[in-house]
Amino acid sequence: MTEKISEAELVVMEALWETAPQTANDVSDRVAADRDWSLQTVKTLLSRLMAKDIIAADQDGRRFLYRPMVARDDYVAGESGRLVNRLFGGRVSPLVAQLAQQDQLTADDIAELEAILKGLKS
Amino acid sequence: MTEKISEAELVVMEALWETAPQTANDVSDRVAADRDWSLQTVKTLLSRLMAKDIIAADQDGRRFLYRPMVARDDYVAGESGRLVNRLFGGRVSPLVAQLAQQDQLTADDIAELEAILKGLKS
DNA sequence: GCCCATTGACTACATCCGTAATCGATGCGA
DNA sequence: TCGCATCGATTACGGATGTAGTCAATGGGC
Repeated sequence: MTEKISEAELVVMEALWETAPQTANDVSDRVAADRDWSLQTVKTLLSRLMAKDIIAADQDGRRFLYRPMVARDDYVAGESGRLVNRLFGGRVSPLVAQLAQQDQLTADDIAELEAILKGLKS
Repeated sequence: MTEKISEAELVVMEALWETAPQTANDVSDRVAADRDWSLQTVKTLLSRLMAKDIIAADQDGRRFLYRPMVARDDYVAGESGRLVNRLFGGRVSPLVAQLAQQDQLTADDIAELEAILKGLKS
């Protein structure tokens, strides 16, 4: 069971999931679009992610190339499942109902959901 | 914009959402099913929730009766929306696709989802 | 009227999190 | 070869969180 990824760490993970491997500087540059962090901050987050075995690093000369050890899909699956369990008693439909009520469902979403359901019934 | 509810605080909130108002003792008893907390711990959590204006208390003799100020639906809506935004770029269908892939969709869910979609298309 | 049980308030303290400065090693340019 | 820029590692520090002990007030039983 993978360790918890904090909010700030997740921003770093997104950068690494987008492209890997990357140096600390690469990550810092990429993250700069979202957050106004110093390079040091990004390095600390990378260290913590390493300590949690969520990413790994390969030496390249005197720097490191960082890469995720956890697939984004796996993480997303875990978080989604956790939410559904925590707040909806494990049932998915109340979640969708909830989102529908918030008008979070686009026309595209609706079409895709229908396709998903059709696929499941076969 | 409501303040953040921590994991432990959420357990207390669930108890209060289930029945309200309740005394600290009531909440503690109810929470005992899930967590092995001392009464003091529950009281601290109640205090913090009060400080965040997430619950309120009415005096009843020398004790307080606590009640939620935030509806469960509102909280759940916020969390669901946040998840969808953070992990799925605001799109709902990839979330459902994800859950479907994890076999988290029961037959009932599928039927209910179809009903929801049907309702939306009208 | 007095003591005790109960209650909320205050305090405590370790850990995690966000954010960063500083340190020590090291390779590159002059 | 020597200083500087660069890199990761270590340390820092305030705020949030999880968990709980202790204190002061107070109301009820005797």
